[in-house]
Amino acid sequence: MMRPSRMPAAPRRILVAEDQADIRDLLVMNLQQSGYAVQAVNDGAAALAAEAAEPSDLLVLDLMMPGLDGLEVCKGLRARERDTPILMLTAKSTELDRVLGLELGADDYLTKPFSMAELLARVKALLRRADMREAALTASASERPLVHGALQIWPAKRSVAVRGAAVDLTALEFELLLHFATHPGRVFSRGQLLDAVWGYSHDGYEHTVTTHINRLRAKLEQDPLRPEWVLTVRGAGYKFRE
Amino acid sequence: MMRPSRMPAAPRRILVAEDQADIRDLLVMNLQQSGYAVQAVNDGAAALAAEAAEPSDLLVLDLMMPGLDGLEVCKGLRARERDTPILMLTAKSTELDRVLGLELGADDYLTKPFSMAELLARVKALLRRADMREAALTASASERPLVHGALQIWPAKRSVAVRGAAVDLTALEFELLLHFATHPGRVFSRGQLLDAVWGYSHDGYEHTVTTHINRLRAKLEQDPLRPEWVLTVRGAGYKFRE
DNA sequence: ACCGAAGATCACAGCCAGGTCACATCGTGA
DNA sequence: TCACGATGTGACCTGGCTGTGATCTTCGGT
Repeated sequence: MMRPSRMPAAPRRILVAEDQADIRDLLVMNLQQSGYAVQAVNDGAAALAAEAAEPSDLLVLDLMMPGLDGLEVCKGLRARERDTPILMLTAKSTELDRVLGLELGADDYLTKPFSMAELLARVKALLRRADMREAALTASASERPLVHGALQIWPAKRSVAVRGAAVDLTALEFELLLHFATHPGRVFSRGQLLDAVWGYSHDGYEHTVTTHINRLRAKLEQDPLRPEWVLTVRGAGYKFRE
Repeated sequence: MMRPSRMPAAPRRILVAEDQADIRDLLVMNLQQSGYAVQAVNDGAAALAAEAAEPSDLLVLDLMMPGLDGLEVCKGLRARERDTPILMLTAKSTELDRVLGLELGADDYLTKPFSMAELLARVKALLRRADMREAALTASASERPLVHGALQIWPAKRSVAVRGAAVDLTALEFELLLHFATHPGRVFSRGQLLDAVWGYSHDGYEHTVTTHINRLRAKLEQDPLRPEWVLTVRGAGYKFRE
């Protein structure tokens, strides 16, 4: 159905966390001018607090900030199961590998100095992507299974089938599988999986993850030595087949 | 989880170019009723002018118009590097081959007479396709590979491809490559690489770096004697091609 | 062309990440 | 209370990665 076009549009909320006042002001000004509702803070702790108080639609985070830096905020936010898009600002390309390598959940990045046009374009793209993903999730997709080859997963029913045969998974196994299946191809370390599936406050041995991966494999895979879906990435963690 | 978005952007803009007033009015009315922001002109020159002034999200063009016809508009638009989706209207099936044969960049066509339902469906499909294409182009950093010539690196997936073929790297090899690829052109001594990739506290022989560089080259380079990406800087260390 | 030094290559052994299994513990429902 | 399944932890095993030594090759200077 076509969307109602006359509804007054509530502006998208953007939170900016940047300790350098000049850059912060520039960001705020330009984003406001583009029609966004902008809130600005100057450190990571304030960013997390602001998000807790009222969530935004997108975050622009400086990587280098006093106290909690951008990556910490990223991590804290993802631990709260929030997948608000995050645009990370890095001062030098030398910091780039921290964003790309650690993969703590930033959706995009810009290295300073950057043009405002570039930033606005990235912001727009991230918001649009988030919209599309959400539309995909809400539009009756909850009843349709996630399908990966001969594996079917019904998130709403919390049921799983392999080659048409129902597989009985425990709560943890299902959460683990769902997390993988909704992020195919992406590598997760054991620590990230503990955060994502067990919960950020959980403190346990990473070896526990290994055990549950194996239990999951034992139920899913025809040949657990040559897994079809949950793949080992030696030295890094696990990933779901694309 | 992401909360429901409140507003899916501004209404999509559609430009209609059609010289027959009755058909034009019918198109405008129906499209507006479906929630689009519609602008109408009655010849090709006006269409190009309107697009130059403010680009639309989709064009509905009559093939046969006085002055510039639909194909000319198509051509003019594509010449300006614009890939706005175009729905072409043709009066007779005999004109159809002009659209199909000349391949001037119309994305879809309808032969008159057509039903409004059909037109609206096509419009919707075209806009959707354009969205998908744009979403694909503006993929987030975590899904976008680092590209250096025929070498692609997906940090989040920890996967690498050379000339389209996947290359299987070990954990260290990948970290090493990623470090290089995020700092192209910069020369690193073996000691610096030990610090950056192995970790500051690591104490080992610098010769170890040499070995791993070679293993990496053996997997990446077509001719390891004349490496394309990981280059030796004699007396200094290694660098990644810019 | 020769020589020394830097780098490339190769082989191999130790070690560690991951797989596997067993068992303890916890929570829940009969 | 007991039984049972789910989950966490420990111990052991295995294969492949990784580090190191030895040797060969290439490069640059004389």
